[in-house]
Amino acid sequence: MSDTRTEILNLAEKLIRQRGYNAFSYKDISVPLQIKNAAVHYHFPSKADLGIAIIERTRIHFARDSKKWDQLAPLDQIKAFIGIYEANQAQRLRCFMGALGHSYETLPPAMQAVLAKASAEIRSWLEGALEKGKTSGAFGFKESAIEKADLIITSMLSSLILLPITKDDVLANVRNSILMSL
Amino acid sequence: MSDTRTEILNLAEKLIRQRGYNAFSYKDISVPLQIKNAAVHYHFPSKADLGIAIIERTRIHFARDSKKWDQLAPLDQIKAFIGIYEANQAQRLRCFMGALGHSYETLPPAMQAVLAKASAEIRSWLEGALEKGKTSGAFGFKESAIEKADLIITSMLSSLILLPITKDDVLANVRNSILMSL
DNA sequence: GTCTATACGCTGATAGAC
DNA sequence: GTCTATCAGCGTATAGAC
Repeated sequence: MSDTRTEILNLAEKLIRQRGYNAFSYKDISVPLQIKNAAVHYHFPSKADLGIAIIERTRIHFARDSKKWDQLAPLDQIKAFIGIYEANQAQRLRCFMGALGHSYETLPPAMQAVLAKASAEIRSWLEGALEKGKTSGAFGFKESAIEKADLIITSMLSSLILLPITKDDVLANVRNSILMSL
Repeated sequence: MSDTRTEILNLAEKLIRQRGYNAFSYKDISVPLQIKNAAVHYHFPSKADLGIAIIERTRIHFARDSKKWDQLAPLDQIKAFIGIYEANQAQRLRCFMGALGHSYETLPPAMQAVLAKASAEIRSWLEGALEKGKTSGAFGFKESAIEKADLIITSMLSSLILLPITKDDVLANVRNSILMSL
């Protein structure tokens, strides 16, 4: 894997998470990297190839991170998960699901497929973590683990979207609300 | 106000809420309406004018609806608010904040301004409704009203985004989780 | 691997006739 | 109000030289 390939991947991911898939172009990549349009196409023949590569890389990262978190105490697992969003907020970036999900219908089918897989993996990890905390007695929430997981994922995702609009720390509010409810 | 103008507004709103602001064009409007590109530009000289008109119309609708809801019992007010999202889900549409928020940075400044206003109005109405329910004893939640409001808005917004991806009724899960926590 | 050159449809937008 | 005609620029993508 060439250095250029990785640089393209890094920049494209940043652009997608700043502006969305439909609002960045090969030019936005080739100009800052000081290469030509055609060079980007050499590494990623179509825009969908680029999008898929980014999602796949994120899946690998999440699998690695969540595996590490499995050794933590239940509450720390959830805090680690929320930490992803806090890190994103610090960089003024959205999570990849918030960046791609909104335009799901306009995405190439191959991208839709990997995005759905990634979404299922994250959701199911979080559900499991909440379920374990509940049966161990660490958590006292009343609803089902999947209901709580959906509440956490959805509210975290939108917090990053609303930050630039409200200019308020929505994420901190949501985080507090969630941690109090576990 | 001509009929054509309203038809353009209606179709554009639907397109924005299905695909986002950057993924629809004047052609997507002129072809189905069987008029020419230039006719759309006559009613809305620039794309930003169209976007702003849609947001302003939504602000008016929300002001009217929320005013009506003020007469309801606290719990019914929140249920009415959640009802907006359930209606959207039934039509496979996103809420306008979920449709526009993700591309906030790429929006024309004039659109950013009205979107921020609309966001503040919704947030502040919901905060007020929660606050009143809390002081009247109808609600027993522990966090502040703005924290709860942010939790509700963010989780509702993303539920509509995640529906096509998970193919699961995320909104129902989130709704249940929220109602249990009030 | 990267370049030059190029294709070609779509984009938002305007001028001027009717 | 709506039309025809037209614009310059951008979008993704490809062919072929080096």
